[in-house]
Amino acid sequence: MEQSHEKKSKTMIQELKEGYGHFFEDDLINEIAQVGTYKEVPEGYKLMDIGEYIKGMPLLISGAIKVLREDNDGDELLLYYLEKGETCSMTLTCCLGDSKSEIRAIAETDTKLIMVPIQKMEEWTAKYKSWRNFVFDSYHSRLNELLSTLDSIAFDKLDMRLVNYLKEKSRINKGNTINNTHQEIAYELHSSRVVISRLLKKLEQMGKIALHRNSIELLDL
Amino acid sequence: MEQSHEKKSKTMIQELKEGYGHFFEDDLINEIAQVGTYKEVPEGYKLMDIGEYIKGMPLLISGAIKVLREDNDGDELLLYYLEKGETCSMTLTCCLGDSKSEIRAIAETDTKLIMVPIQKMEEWTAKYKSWRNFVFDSYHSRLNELLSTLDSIAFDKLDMRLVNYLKEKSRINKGNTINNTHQEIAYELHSSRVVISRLLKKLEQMGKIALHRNSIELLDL
DNA sequence: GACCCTTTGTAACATGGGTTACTGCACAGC
DNA sequence: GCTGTGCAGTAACCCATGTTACAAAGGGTC
Repeated sequence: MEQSHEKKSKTMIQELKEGYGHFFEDDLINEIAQVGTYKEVPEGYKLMDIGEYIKGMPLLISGAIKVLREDNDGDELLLYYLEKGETCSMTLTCCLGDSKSEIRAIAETDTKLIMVPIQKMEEWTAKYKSWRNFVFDSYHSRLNELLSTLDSIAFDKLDMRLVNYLKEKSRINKGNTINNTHQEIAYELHSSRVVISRLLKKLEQMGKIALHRNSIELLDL
Repeated sequence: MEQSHEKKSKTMIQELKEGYGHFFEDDLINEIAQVGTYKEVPEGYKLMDIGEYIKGMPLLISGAIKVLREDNDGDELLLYYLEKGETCSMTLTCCLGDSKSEIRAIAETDTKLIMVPIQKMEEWTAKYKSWRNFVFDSYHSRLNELLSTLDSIAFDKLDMRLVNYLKEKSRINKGNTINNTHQEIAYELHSSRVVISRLLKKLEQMGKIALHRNSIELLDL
C-alpha cells in the first residue's frame, strides 16, 4: 500500500513535470502531487454536467476534453476543447463563486488528468506567482476561445463553421479521419442531421473530403 | 497646484470608497488613489478599440460602457455592458499576455472611471486578497455574460434577442425610453435596419412599445 | 438468406431573416 | 414657406437553413 502510494506519487510528479514543468516550480509540483488525484477516463466519459457542483479542478496530462453548452430545450453547442497543459476556467470561476457548473465536459479521447481540490486554489494563488500566471493564462485562453466560438456563430455561415469544426476535430484527434455520424456533428454545431449531410456531400463533391459510414476522411481542407 | 491635487485625491478616495469599499481594504484604496487617474468621458467616447494596446485598467465609478466585437468585414456585435463597480476582464487578460485588445469599448452614457496602470496588477494580486477576489469575480461575471450572449445568438430568434436588448438597454440607461435609431440597434445586434424596423413594428402592434423618431418607448415588455 | 437497426441520401417544402428599392415623413437650415 | 437629409415604413424578392418524409445502403444477428 505504502509502496503503491509511493509509486503513484512518483508517476504523478513525472507527469506533472512533463506537462507543467515550464509553468510551475518544483515546490508547487510537489504540493500538487501530494493533494491531487490521478485519473484516467475513457473517451465519452462525462466529467462534469450542467448544474453540478464542482468538486475539483482538472489539470490535463494527455488527451482532450470537449466543453459544451446546452439550452433549456436540450440543444447543444460545442464551445471549445481543453488539451494537455490546460485547465477549465469555468471550474476556476465556480470555485470562488461556489456556484454550479454552466457547462458540460466530456472526454473527447481517452484522457489522463489530475484533480486538485478547490480549497488549494486560493492558497496557491497567494503563494505561487507561477500558479497565478497559470490561472490568468488559462482565463485568457478560455475567454479568447469563447470569443472566437462566438465570432463563428455570429459571423460565419454554417458551411464554414463545419469546415472549421472538421479541421479542429482532426487536430485534436491527431489524424485525418473523423469517427462521427452526421447526427453527432449536427448536435455539436447545433444544427440538424439533414443539413449537415447536405453540406458534407457538397464538400465531398468539391473533393475536400471522402465520406464513409461512421467516418469522414479529410483530403484537402 | 498642490491644492488641486490634494482635492482630486480626496475625491477619488471618496469615489473609490463608495464604489469599491465593500471589496477593498483602505490600504488598497489608498494605493489605487495614488497611482490611478480619474477620468470623465462623455457618451459615445471610444475608450478602447480593436488592435490597440492596453495602457491601463478601468475601474468604473458611474455610468456604463458597452463592449463590442467586430469581424473582418466591420460587422459589429454587442457583447455586454460594464457598470459601476466593474472592470473589463479583457483588459486583465491583455495585461499579462501583453497582447492587443480583441474588443471595442464605448461609453454608453456619460461615465466616470479610474484608470490604473497595468504594472500594478501583478503587484496587487500578490499583495491583496481582496484584489485577487475582485479580479476573479470580474472574470467570473464576464465569462458568464459572454456565455449568455452566446446562448442568445445560438439559441434565440432575433425577435427575442431584440426584446432582451431593449430591456437591457433601458435598465442600463435607467429609463423606459431608448434613444437610438433602428440602424444603430441593427449594428449592435448584427442585423439590418429593415429587419429591425419590421420587428419593432410588430412589437408596437402588440402594444409592447411605442415608436417615435429617434426613440423607442417601452410600455409593457 | 431473411430480418432489423442505424446511418446516409435526397426531394419537397416552410420560414426567418437579409437585400433592394421606393415612399413618406420630420426636422434643420435657408 | 421651400428644400435637403436622415429616419422609418413597406413591399417584393432571394437564400440559407430547418423540417418532414421516405428510400437506399451497410452491417450485425439469427
